Amino acid sequence: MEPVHPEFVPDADLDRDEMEALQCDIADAAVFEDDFEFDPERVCADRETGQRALVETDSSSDGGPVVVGVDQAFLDDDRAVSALVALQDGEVIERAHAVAPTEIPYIPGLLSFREGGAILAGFRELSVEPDLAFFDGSGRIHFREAGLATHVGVTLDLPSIGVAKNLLCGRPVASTDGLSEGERVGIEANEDVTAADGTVIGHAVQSRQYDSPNRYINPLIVSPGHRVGAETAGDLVLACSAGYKLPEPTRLADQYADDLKGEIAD
DNA sequence: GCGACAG
DNA sequence: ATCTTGTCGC
Repeated sequence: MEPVHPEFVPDADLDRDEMEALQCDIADAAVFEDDFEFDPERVCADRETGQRALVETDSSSDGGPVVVGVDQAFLDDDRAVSALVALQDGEVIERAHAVAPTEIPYIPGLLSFREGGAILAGFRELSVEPDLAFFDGSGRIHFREAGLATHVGVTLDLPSIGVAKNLLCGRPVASTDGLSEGERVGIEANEDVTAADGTVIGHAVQSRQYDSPNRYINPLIVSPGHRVGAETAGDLVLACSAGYKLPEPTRLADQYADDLKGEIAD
């Protein structure tokens, strides 16, 4: 698929100020509430739950929503590999990838300008029309409410969700320690975020947890990218989780990215 | 100057 | 993100 908003395509040649200004425009264009056509109840992690959903909804003629997981790996020479894995009813239906140079270094808050090019190139290679995308990083949980998931989601006008392993900014409304599987804690805007103080911009989501041992798994940091509300974003991530910390689309994209890195290793 | 920060 | 063996625990 191609960008719907060419003016938002990340340009690594911009000044820092210009990048930040573009992010503000993107945040204005972003929709942080549910605004999609697919049935969220039909988004699933694996074939088993997928088949169950098919039976329960009795809508087996058409396929469920197509969810694509996106991740990147880096080559030793300033090039990034984007890996996309598309799933439908819990099964992989397509994989796509692209390689692109990383023009700038990693700068907290400007991640999309480093990895966005490779990601959009990857989407260009994807032939199926996705209903939803999971990105590795933040969406609305960002200084200017325009993290990687929001930037790419708005540019493609594709419903998207940011799935990060660490918190970039904002403040948890309660302790995020000791959460049980399936639980979540809101992340609200503070002085570091452009949103009004107290606005819930995402959640710490416990997608997986050990039963009781003295071992512990940290929660995922989930936030709306585009056309998905904070609560629904958490619901969808949990719906796509299948016994691993990362939701299936993201986990498989991670794997695919690693494979590609090894194969392309010129 | 100090602190803080996705991948 | 990336460099990497063993190791703890179910």
